[in-house]
Amino acid sequence: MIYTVGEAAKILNVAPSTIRYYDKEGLLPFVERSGGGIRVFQEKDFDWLFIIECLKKSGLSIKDIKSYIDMALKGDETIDERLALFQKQREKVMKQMEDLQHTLDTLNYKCWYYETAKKAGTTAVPSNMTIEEIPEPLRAAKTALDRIHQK
Amino acid sequence: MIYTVGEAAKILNVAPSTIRYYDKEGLLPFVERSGGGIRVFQEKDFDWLFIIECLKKSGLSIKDIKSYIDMALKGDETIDERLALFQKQREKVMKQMEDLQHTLDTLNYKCWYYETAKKAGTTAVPSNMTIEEIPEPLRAAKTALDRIHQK
DNA sequence: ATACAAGTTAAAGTTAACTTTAAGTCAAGA
DNA sequence: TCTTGACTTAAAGTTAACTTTAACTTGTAT
Repeated sequence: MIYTVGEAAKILNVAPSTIRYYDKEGLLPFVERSGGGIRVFQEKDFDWLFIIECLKKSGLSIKDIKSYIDMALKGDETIDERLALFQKQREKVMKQMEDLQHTLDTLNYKCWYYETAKKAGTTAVPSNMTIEEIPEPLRAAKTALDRIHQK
Repeated sequence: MIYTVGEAAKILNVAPSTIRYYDKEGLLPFVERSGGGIRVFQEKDFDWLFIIECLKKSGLSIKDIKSYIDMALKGDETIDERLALFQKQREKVMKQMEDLQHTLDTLNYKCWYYETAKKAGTTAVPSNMTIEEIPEPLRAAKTALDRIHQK
C-alpha cells in the first residue's frame, strides 16, 4: 500500500503542509518520489513518522529530531548516541508528568474551592476554612500555595 | 514583606520582563505601585501569580488567563464560570497526562530496542525479534507502532 | 549631594513551528 | 484529450509568548 502526502496527513492527523515542512527541514530523507516528483509514502515511512511524532511530543525540537534521523541513517555506529537520546527524552517526559501532576493537584484544589463557593453562594466560605475543613486529598495543594508566604 | 519586580521574579523563577509583560497584558491589575510608580508585590499577589502559573501550565493562553482574572475581580457572580474553567482545565490536564503516558511507553520501547541493539552490536537483533521475545511491558508500544500498518 | 543598580515605558525584535500564497505540474477519470 | 483535484516549490505570513533596546526615573547607600 502506498500513500500521497494528503493521505499520509489524514492518517497522522496533521496538515499536509506540516509533512512538507518536515521534509523541507530534512526529517524525511527516506521518503521516495514518483517519476513526476510526487512524494510516495510507504509502510516503512510510517514507522519513522511515528517516532518523529513521539520525539516531538516528548519536547524535542525539529532541529534535534533531524540530528536523530541523521544518526539513524548512519547505522550501527550511532546506537549509543541514539540510546542516550531516548533515555534523556524518557527522563524529560517523566519530569513533565510529575509537573503536570502538581498542576492537576492545584486544579483539583481550585475545583473544590469553587464547588464549595457555589454551594455557599460566596467564595468567602472556602476562603475562610481552616486546613482541617479542607478535604484531606486537597490539603497538599493548599499547603503548596501557602508555602510561598514563608519566603 | 514586600518585593520589587526583580525579587518577585526570582521567587517565581521567571525573568522580570515576563512579569512586566503579564502586567501589560492585564494579568496583574491587583499589583500596587509606590509613589514613584514602582510595582510593589505583596504576599496576596503571590496567590494570584501561583494560580496564573498553574493555569499557564495547564495550557491556558495569556488572553484566557486575563478573562479569568477579570472574572475573579467581578466577585461572587462569576463563581459558576470560574468553576467551569477549572473543571475544563482539569480535564485537559488529565488528557495531557494520558498522552504523555503513551509517549513514555513508546520511549521505553525504544530504550529497550537500543539497549538490545547495543548489547548485540547491531539494530538488526531487536528489529528481527518476534513479539514473544519483546519484554511483556513493552509489547503494547510495539503493537501500537505496528497498528499503523493495518490501515 | 551623588552615584548607581534596578526600576519604568513603548516599541521593536526574536523564535519555533507551522500555514498560506502564488504560480505552476501531475495523474486519474470521463 | 481534457478537466480537475491534488500535487509541487519558494517565499512570505502568522502566532504566541516572551525578550531586548533605548531613553528615562527611582530610591538606597555612601
